[in-house]
Parts: sequence; structure tokens; C-alpha cells
Amino acid sequence: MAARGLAKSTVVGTNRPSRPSDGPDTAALGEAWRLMHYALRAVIAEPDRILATRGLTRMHHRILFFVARAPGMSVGALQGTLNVTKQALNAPLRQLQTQGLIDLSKADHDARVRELRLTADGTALEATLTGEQYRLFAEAFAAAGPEASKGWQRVMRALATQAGMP
Amino acid sequence: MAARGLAKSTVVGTNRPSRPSDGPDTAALGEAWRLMHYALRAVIAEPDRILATRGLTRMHHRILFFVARAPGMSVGALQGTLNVTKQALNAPLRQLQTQGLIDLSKADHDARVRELRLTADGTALEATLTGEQYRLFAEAFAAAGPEASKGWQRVMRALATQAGMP
DNA sequence: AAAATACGTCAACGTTGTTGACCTATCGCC
DNA sequence: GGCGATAGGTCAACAACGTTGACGTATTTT
Repeated sequence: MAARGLAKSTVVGTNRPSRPSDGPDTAALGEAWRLMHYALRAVIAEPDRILATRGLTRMHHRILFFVARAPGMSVGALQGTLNVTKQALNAPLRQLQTQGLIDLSKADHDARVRELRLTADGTALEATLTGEQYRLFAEAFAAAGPEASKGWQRVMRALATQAGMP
Repeated sequence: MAARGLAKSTVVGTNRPSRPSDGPDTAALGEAWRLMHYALRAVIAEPDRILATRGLTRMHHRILFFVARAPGMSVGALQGTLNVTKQALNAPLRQLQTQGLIDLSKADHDARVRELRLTADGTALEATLTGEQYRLFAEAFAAAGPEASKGWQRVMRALATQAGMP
């Protein structure tokens, strides 16, 4: 199951100085890939910086993110959502609790489950992080205009549905 | 440097069941973030699968990618491009060489430097991996139409330039 | 009372990348 | 020719992060 698809269009076994007859299409698509990388980096950079300030990592961010959107969710549910083991979740979760960003409390219906909720500080931090990302998106959309924004969504949706998107 | 921007719009300290008065803007922006994730996953999934088949990782892919686009580049240059230490580069590089995907040869002008080039097999694999990604982009662009594609680029460029894009 | 569930924790590993030290082969130059 | 700088390779110690596995505790279910 080796070479397939576009492979044929590339002359094999030679060492040309700078890809000759690749055509303009391939170049544009390569540019698309580059853009994805830089865009993602742009959106992630600031939150990461802020997180690092408090000695937190992207895992903490993920926790804050999901708990913010599903207050009262259980530890097990979060674990499933993040798709990690409970051991991997435990440490960062406890750190967040220690820093007073997240709150664990027994559920009414079942004293075994611990319900997760953001504290005021946690909510503020999460809003800052998410807000920073949203700001970048908002600026990019504003700069590109409403039509471009609509197009962006269409392409992204087409791209995303090729994976399994709910 | 704490809460700022959109943070204010979120009520702090309460635990509502499902984000109430966040407005449609925030929702759309959240959707944008989700789309980025799924789109990226979609584009990365296939190459990763193929790579795994040969016991290769994303690092190997990166090497193949850059060497394909700059044949004859030196090990040091590649190291700088990938922004890793030579020790981190050495192992995967040797594996690629062992698998006959990449070729190291002394440079004419300076026998100390080793010039990197893809072999026929390496070129084929790289083309397969990249081709797989390009196919997804091409399909998404085709499905969304040329106007949407143009818009996509505009937004992505706006987003990307907020980081440092060359 | 017994089995199952939700969570926490200790311990041993594996992966991946980093730093640091040291070695070889070359090149540039006085 | 000899010497310092450069390109590259390699060994070893370490750190971050996540995984598996094995237990322990509280609580619910049957």
C-alpha cells in the first residue's frame, strides 16, 4: 500500500534543485497547509503564555474548557471527554483545585460521584483564555469581511466532516 | 494581565446549566474553534495512519516534508528548521536512512556537511502522505466552491499573520 | 452481605525531547 | 604543517507526560 494518488505526478528517483512541474494547484494547497499551522499557532500562543504564568499546561486548559461548558459534570465524564486515564487527569485536576480554580463536590443523587464546577477565579481565567482566542477569531473575521467568513466556515465544515464531526 | 475582552460578558461565580446570555457571536466563535480542531484532525489522520504502518512518527513526516521541498539541505539546516536538537533528530533520521527513504551524502564543496535527499521510495512516501492531505483540501475547496475558498484564505491569512508568518 | 461503581493513589514503564560532554572528520588560515 | 573552528554523531543523565497495573475506600445496587 505504498505510493498512490498524486505520487505519480512526481518524477521519482531524481534530485532536482526545486520541484519543477508541480503546477500551481499543488502550490496553493501547500500554502493552505501552511496557513492552517500558523493560524493554529496564533490562536494557541496567547492562552499558552497565560497558562504558563500560573504553572499550568494545556491539559489544565482543556479541563477548564470542558467544565466551563458542562458545569457539574463528573470526574469520570470529564475523563471520558478528554480521553485520558484517571491517573493522568488526577494531578492537574488537583492542582486546579488547590489553586482555587475548580471546585469538587459530592453529587446529591450519588455521593460517589464528584461534580466539577469552576470557581469564580476559575471562571475568570477560563473566560480570559477563551476570550483571547475568540478575540483573534473575531478580528480575523472582521478583517476578512462577512462574505469571506461565510466561505471560511463552508470550507472548514467540508474539511471537518471528512473526519467524524458531531 | 487578567480578565479582559470578552471575559466581561460572562457572569462570574454562578453555575448555570448551559451558558445562558452568551449571545450568538460567542457561539459562532466557539464553533470556529471546534471546526479548527476537527479540520486539523481530518487532515492529519490519514498520514498518521500510513506513517504508523511503517513504524514512523510525525517527526519522520516533518523530515520527509522539508527534505522533499529543499533537496540537498544539510543536517544542521534541517535541525534548525525543525527547531530540535541534533540528538532528537539523529534517531529518526537514521531510521529513515535505514529504511531507504532518505539519502545522506557528503557535499562537494564541504565534506563535513551531509546533504539530505529523498530516495525514490522516500519521494513516493512523501508524495503519498502529502497527496493525502492535499486531496482533502482539494475536496473541501471543491465542495465549498471557489468563492468560499477565497474567503477561507483571507480569514486564515488574517489569523496567521497575527502570529509571525513569513 | 456481596457485587459493582466512582474515585484516588502508589509504582513501574515507555516515549520523546533536552542538556551536557566527548569524539571524529574537515575546513580555513597563519 | 599545525591549530582552532565547524558539521556531525553518540553516550548518558534527566525531565515531562501519559500509560498500564494493582490496590484501597466510600457508596450504591442487588
